[in-house]
Amino acid sequence: MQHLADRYGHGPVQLAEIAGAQNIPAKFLTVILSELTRYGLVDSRRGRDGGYWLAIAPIDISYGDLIRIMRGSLALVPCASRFAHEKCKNCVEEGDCRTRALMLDVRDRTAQLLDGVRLSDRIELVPAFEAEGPVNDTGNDTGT
Amino acid sequence: MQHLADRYGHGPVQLAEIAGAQNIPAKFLTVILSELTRYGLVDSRRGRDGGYWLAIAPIDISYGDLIRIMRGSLALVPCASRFAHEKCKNCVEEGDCRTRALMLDVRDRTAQLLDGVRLSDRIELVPAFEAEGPVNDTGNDTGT
DNA sequence: CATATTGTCAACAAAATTGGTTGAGAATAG
DNA sequence: CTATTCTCAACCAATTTTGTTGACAATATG
Repeated sequence: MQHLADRYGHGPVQLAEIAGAQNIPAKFLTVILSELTRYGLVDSRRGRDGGYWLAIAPIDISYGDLIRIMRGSLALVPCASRFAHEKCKNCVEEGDCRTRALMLDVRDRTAQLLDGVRLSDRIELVPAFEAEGPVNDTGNDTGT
Repeated sequence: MQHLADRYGHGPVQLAEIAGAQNIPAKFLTVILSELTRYGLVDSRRGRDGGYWLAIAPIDISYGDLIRIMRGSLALVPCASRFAHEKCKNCVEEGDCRTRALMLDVRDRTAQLLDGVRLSDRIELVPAFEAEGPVNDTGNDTGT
C-alpha cells in the first residue's frame, strides 16, 4: 500500500515491481492485491502496461482505515471493537471484565494515533535497532 | 491473574475455583497456571489445602509487565519491541520501514497506558455493549 | 486476428499457532 | 498410607497464516 501510495498519480504499478520492493513472492502478492482490489482500496488493469494503483487518494485514507478494512477492527480482542463488536468466547460478563476495559482504552489510543496518519503522510523513520553488536548493554533498558 | 490478585493475602486459591470463575476447563487452566508459576508470577502448593497465589504483590505488577512476561513483548510486530527486539521476516530494511515507525508509536502508547495500571488497581468497568437490540442504529458510530 | 503481457481467482497445501486433552507423577495434610 | 491438589511432557484437533498451482480473462500491439 505504501508503495502504491508513493506511486499515486503515476499510472499502474506492476505486481513484479511491488513484489521486488516488498521482498515477497509474486504469486502470493497476487492474492493480497486481489483482496485489496475486492475491498475497493486498489484498482487494477490487466494486460500489457497493466498493474495496480490506489483507488483512493492517499490523503483520503488513514492507517486506521486500512487496518479496519483489512482486519475488521483496530481492537486486539473482539469485545474491544467499537464497530465490529463481538463477544469473546469463554469470557466473563462483559460489563465485569477488567481486561476488556483496558483493551478498550488501548484500542482508543491506537485509533487516535492511526486515524491521524494518512497514507500520504511523510512518516518519521526510526533508525534500525542496533543488533548483535560487540557489547549490547548500552544502557538502553527502555522496556519491551 | 485478576482472580488471584483479588484473593491476594488470603492464602492459596484452588484450581477448581479459578476455573469456575473464569469459565475455562480446569485441565487447561493447569497448563496456564503452571506456566505462570514457572514464570515466577505465581506460587503454588500441592496437596490438601494447596493452590495458587500471586508471588508478587498486586501493587507491584502492572498489566504491561504481565504481557511482557507472558507474551514476550507489548509490541504488535517483533521489530517494534523495545526490549525483545527481533527482525520481522520478509521485511524491508528496518530503518526504512514506515510500518515499523508507526508500530513503535503504538507500542509506546500501549506501554504508557498498561504500565500505569497495576493488578491492584480498581479498573473503571465499561458497560457491556448493547447487542442485538430491536433497532441498533442508536447513533453511536464511534468507529471500529 | 494472434500473441505476449498482466491481473483474477478458486483450490490446494505446508507450517505455525491456538486451544485443549491425557495420563503418569510428585508433594502435602491428615 | 490415603486423599487431595498441583506438575509436566506428550499428544491432538481446529484454525490461521503463508504460501503455491494452474486455468482463465482482459488488454495492448503488430
